[in-house]
Amino acid sequence: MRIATWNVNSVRQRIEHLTAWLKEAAPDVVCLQELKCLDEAFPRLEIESLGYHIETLGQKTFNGVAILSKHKIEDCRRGLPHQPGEPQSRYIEALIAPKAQKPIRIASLYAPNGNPLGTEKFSYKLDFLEALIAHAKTWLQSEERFVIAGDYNIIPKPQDAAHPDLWVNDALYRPESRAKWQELLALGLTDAVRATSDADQIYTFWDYQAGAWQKNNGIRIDHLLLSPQATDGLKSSAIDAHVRGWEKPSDHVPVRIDLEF
DNA sequence: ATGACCTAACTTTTAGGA
Repeated sequence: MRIATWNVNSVRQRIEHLTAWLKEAAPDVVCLQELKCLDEAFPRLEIESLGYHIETLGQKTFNGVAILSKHKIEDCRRGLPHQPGEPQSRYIEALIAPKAQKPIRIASLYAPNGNPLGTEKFSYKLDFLEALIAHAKTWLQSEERFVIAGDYNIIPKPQDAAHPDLWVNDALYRPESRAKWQELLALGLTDAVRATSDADQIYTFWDYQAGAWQKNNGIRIDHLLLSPQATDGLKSSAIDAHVRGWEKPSDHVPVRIDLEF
């Protein structure tokens, strides 16, 4: 089973990229972030015609997450339990039920950016991640296969940035943010990309500004975290970085894994 | 050269992103 995550930075702006990439990568399940549109404006037909079921949690202008699946979607839930603050569309989860396989729980996550430091935005980021940790704990008790995939807005290690020194005062790289990431790993979750590669220069985001893509000035902030039962089936991971070179791209690229049980 | 992006919106400027 191929599972992917992609922050598309407006699904309506990116629909042609999305359909082209779906045909090319042929994922079974896709977690999307930053839809930037309401549910009724989501381009369902273009995606359904490629054989996908769709569940969305949209929002006008900002945020918005979705799950696409070639397999039947059961028991979809919107919002993170105990998510802090005003409702923001940053989390959707679904039980995916492939034929002749155990079901797998998959969540699409868009964690807050958290900048600037010293504001309620940074504390909101940390509170949101705390709610995610609590939710992961309850999921772990089920001892089921699950994947939490999305834009975590966390650079886990210096190795995950081309110029880590430039990020020291940024919410994506602050020790408080990275400590939340470490807490998730300490629960027993596996960073699928790092579990399959210790290579440098594995990035998922390149800023639009200052020729970041051309200079390969990237960061790795889009992640798939796997439960122990899902990790048992982890075969490989890939980052479709070439998509960043397409005309009018998202600033993030798709990240995907293959599971085999 | 001290710049250089992109998106959505009650658009001619702003907020948010990272």
